[in-house]
Amino acid sequence: MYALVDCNNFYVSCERVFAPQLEGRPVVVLSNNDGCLISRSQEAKDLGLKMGEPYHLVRPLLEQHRVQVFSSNYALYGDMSRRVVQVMSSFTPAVEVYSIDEAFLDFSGLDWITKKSDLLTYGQQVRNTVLNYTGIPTCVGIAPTKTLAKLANRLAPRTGPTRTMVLATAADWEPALARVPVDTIWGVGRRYARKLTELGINTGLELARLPEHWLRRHLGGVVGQRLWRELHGQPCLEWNPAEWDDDQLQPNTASRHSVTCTRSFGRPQHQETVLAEAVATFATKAAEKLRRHGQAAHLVTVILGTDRFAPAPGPKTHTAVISLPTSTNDTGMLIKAALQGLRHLRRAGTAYHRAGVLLTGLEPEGQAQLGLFSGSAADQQRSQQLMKAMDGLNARFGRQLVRSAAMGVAKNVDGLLQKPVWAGRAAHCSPRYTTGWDELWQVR
DNA sequence: TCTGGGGTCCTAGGACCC
DNA sequence: TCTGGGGTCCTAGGACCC
Repeated sequence: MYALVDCNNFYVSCERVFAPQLEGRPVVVLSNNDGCLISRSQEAKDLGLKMGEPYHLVRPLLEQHRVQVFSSNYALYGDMSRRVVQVMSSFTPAVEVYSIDEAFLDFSGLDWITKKSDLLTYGQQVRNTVLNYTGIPTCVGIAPTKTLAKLANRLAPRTGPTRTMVLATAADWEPALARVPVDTIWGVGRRYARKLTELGINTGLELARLPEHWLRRHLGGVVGQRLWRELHGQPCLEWNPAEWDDDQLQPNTASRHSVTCTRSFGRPQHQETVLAEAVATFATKAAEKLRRHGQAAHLVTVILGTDRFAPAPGPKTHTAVISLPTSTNDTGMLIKAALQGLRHLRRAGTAYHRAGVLLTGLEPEGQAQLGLFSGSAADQQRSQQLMKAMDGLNARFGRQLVRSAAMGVAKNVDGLLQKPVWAGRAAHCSPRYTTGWDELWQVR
């Protein structure tokens, strides 16, 4: 049995933990660059505000109803997420963090749980403990597969103390599937939903009753086949390929395959120096991520994006791939490659709305072969020590205290670091209550 | 002029998720 | 004027090799 624990409206919940007066009031959190709505309190949903709606379109409505608006504060949300996971880990050692606000708990090792009512009680305990220790409300859905656990979570009561739903047998989940539109099923997105409704398949149960081979044929090959099995209570999102050797139903991937850092600019940029500083900054952040995961990259892709919403035809993103002579996670080498890609890519006079750096061809660090172009073993060791020192200082004294010159000079105005000219908008950001020394929550 | 088959690697694109 | 970012997986098709 799996439990899916979902922190509903997680970003709003994080803001409310430190601003309890916002309880019961409409609150929204905006995406990067204050672009669109990515988290809404129930009160905000009740006003008709939709997920992903552009901020500039709903601004009058927000002001009219005095909706509290926040720019996104990932330092805060990431830290709160870590605390929530920590609490959940006390209920089972098998916690799979699925996203910043969701985790699957595997209950199969807990053999004292025998009855459906035990599952319900245990799920409620998870919810109550997370709430008491972190202030973050959650809903819990429990079922034999991840896909059905998602469904159970969705159908869990949104109010009251319980907020847990168990779908233990087909007698539980079939009526549940019959109640939900097909596009609420995990794995059925916009395109598939349209395809299905055109064929008269409107509910989850109608989808589940189609033959397995139909899903394989029409819903993305093995992806559709897995979905069918999951809807019939057969867990297969973590199949071991050895057990299914008649078919390749499970790719065997242990670690991530790419790392990216991309941002929209506050306003379009065309100057080479500005773009270079932005790209160097993204390369730096991506390199840090790489080192945190103990990985190194072979390929650096630079991304420049023009206006995504421009009516003119043609591609809106342009990429250049730089192949490294050896895999690395050295910030300096990655910046150098990224800037080389930028020079290839940039067209003078074009205004770019966003840029980014994508690192692929990943492998565990320390596996680089010494070769003609890769420098000596001593060089590599020196680089690793330098990166370690830099990460240590930045972790201790704040991000980017130690930085590459290519990122540009941080201008110091009245003791405050000035934002780079390409920085996105973030007009409504709350303090980093839990992670910034100078922004800690104050109790008066 | 006729001209196989299998394997691998890479890329682009489409679909999905949060 | 203003529309996020970071991932995943799968498939098809081309290049290349033997």
